[in-house]
Amino acid sequence: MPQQELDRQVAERLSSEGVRYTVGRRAVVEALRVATGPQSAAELQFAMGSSLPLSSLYRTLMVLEEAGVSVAHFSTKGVARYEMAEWLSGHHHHLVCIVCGQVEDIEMAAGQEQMLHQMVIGVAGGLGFSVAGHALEIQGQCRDCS
Amino acid sequence: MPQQELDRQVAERLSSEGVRYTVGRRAVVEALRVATGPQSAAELQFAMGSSLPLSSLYRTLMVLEEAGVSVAHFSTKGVARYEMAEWLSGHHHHLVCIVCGQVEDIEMAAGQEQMLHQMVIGVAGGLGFSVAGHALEIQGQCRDCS
DNA sequence: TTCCTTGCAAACGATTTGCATTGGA
DNA sequence: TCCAATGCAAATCGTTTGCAAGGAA
Repeated sequence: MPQQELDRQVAERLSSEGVRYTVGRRAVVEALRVATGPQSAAELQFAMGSSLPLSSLYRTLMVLEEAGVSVAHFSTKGVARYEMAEWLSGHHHHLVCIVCGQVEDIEMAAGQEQMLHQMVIGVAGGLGFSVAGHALEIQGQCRDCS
Repeated sequence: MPQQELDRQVAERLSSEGVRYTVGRRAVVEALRVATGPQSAAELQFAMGSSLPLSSLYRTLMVLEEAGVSVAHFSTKGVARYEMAEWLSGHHHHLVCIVCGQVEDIEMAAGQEQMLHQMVIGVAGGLGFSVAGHALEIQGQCRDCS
């Protein structure tokens, strides 16, 4: 999604939550937008020039998450990683490097995604488990670490 | 895998690592064996009667992981969850309850697993990413939380 | 003025580590 | 005897929170 459009959507969401879309929050949203995969708080802070204090950053991430703008992932040891919610970034999965820990977004062809979804429904349905979503994590070594 | 056989395998692995298979470590392995999904350190400690100090438990889990006997997962916010490695427990995936955080093991039919594997190889191969494994996490509400 | 937002410092909670003690081969 | 294993307490690290100051409506 282009910056302008995304910004508008986020502004609307935050407004409907009764919170402001401040300069600091815009900076975090922009950092999330340009990222090629979920980012840790430290990585986001660095990407923004280390200006925003971590406490403010975490608070912003919490506000964004409550507004449904961002989501947190915990696949990597100990550190949370944040990214735009899928209604803003599109549905995708993750390549996780087992050497350096970097996480990269990856999209699957619609047909495959469809198949995967059927699989998920089929396997969970019989267990009284109501499916809300799925996440496929592919583990291996990234180009740099091979 | 039956307890006896698993115990033998673990004993062999630890022995080849030059570490002992002590009473405390056996207790942790047994707690992991009977679990129906990855357990947090606190859950394991409770399952074992709260006798083993957390520091020892964490050290044991580290030893087991280094020996390839157990693995750690971080899908839930803040807490690590541990389970037997797949060569001991069999390949499986996880149902994660987005309400209570509980994680349950789930196995897929061989055919579906095969399909999934092909999907993974296909999607990651073109990116210079060498695949070591995959993990499908199904998010939703468990029977108790629906 | 009235809240929302921010920054700093302190608090928290899960996990790790230092160190002295215990225990198995 | 000797070194791995253990328990306790203290340290670490990512994340959260209390509180007073700053800012927009």
